[in-house]
Amino acid sequence: MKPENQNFFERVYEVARLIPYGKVTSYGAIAKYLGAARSARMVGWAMNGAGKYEDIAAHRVVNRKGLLTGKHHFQGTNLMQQLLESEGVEVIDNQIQNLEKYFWDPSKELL
DNA sequence: TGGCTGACTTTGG
DNA sequence: GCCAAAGCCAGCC
Repeated sequence: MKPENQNFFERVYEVARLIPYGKVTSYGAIAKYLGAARSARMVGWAMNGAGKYEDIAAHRVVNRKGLLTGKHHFQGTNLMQQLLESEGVEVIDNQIQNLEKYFWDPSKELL
């Protein structure tokens, strides 16, 4: 179910909450799921305000390369990486290893 | 109201 | 296969 009534940001947060434990996804995937594939950057922008919400796992969202581009926005320097590693995701040098293995596409999983 | 910015993506060289 | 540039949309100044 897609909460169309909510704003773009709200939708992004909703999807971010739906990301399973130990899984990651890309901004583009979320944007695509929201019907705004061209607004991938906006997804990241939306996540900028997601840090206020504990329910939202912004650290599970990375770019399509699997690179933790948003880690710089986290409190700690390597907080994002540690969080992912805590969930069983192998992260080396700010980049997720075996991205295909951990990748989670909302447009396919949630369908 | 208009213009700049950005945690991206895609395409071209 | 890797580097550089353009595009796109929504929020903010």
